[in-house]
Amino acid sequence: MTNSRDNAIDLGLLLPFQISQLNSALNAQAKVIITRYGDLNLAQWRIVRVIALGIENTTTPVRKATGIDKSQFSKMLSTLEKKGYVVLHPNEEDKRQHVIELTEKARIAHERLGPVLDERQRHLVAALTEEELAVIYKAIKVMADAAQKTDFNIPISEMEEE
Amino acid sequence: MTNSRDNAIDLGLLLPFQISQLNSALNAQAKVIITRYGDLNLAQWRIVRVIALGIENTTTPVRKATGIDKSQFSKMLSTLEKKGYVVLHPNEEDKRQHVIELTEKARIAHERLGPVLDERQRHLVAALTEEELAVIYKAIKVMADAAQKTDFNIPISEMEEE
DNA sequence: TTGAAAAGGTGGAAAAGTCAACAATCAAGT
DNA sequence: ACTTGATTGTTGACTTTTCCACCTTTTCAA
Repeated sequence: MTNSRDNAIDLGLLLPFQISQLNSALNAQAKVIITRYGDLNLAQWRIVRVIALGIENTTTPVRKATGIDKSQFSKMLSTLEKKGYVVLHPNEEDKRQHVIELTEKARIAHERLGPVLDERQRHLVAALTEEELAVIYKAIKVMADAAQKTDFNIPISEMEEE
Repeated sequence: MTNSRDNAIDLGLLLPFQISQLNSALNAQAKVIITRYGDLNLAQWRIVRVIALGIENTTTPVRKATGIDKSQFSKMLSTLEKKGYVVLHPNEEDKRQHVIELTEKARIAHERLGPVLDERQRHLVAALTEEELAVIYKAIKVMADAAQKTDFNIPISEMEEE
């Protein structure tokens, strides 16, 4: 079938590379599913979902929760507004921010797409045990921390061979 | 309305999202390191690396091994050629493809940057055990395969129950 | 051998993401 | 109240990435 689509993953190359490959595959998958069910892109869907699940409903917390750059977040939010998925209200507690309210349209979209993506999530981890999943979550956290460091000074002795 | 999805959020079960975040962090890290050592970007470096390691040396296999989109690969390769990192030779076996040869410049770049990225790799996984790493490699493979499926049609019965 | 289908590569357009400047707002100390 | 510095969001220019339509070459089968 279509498994072993890359020799790259089988070759046991570097971990960041494999994660990048995996991320690409997951992105492509999500994109196909999401666009099949409506006119939202991935970033817009994440915004809708965070609000629909009641996690956050003001701009900055939503932005932080979705992990989207503030510039792009501003653009995505305004297109969401233009498309009629959200209504923006002034936030009395902090007049720089907005309170985001989902419209009926957004709620319907979420009701349709949410279960599909839940099913996808189950499918993704179906072959993994609870213990393995725990390891993965830990590893993600560990590596995300480790990704902050950028100064890897190689000892001179190692660099001499030129 | 409240179902297991809520716990899923609390448990941090949004795996594709976390992988995406992790990938962003790793990409940013790699970008800083690579640009500090030269004028290659991440995709170009990967091409150089696959060839330098002797894994492949013709266009399509290199492209598959690096996992780069064929359009972007074409562009990256031509800029690599312009910058003097590679020389392209016609491939007699398949005249659509090229044989890629690294120049001395590319070899020197690889000698310099390779050890630094190896050090980075060690740093990334320093907090993980061998067993955990094995789990991660397995999980990446499993999920990359699972990411190929895009038809998650929710049975009508399931939609009514929940 | 020839014609259709598949694969490789190219270039342009569109989307996504990045960056810097700016204005409004807030927080906090004076 | 007033100043200072930090946060937030918006905008426009810019770069990078992704997508798609097209052309050439190869492959395969009749």
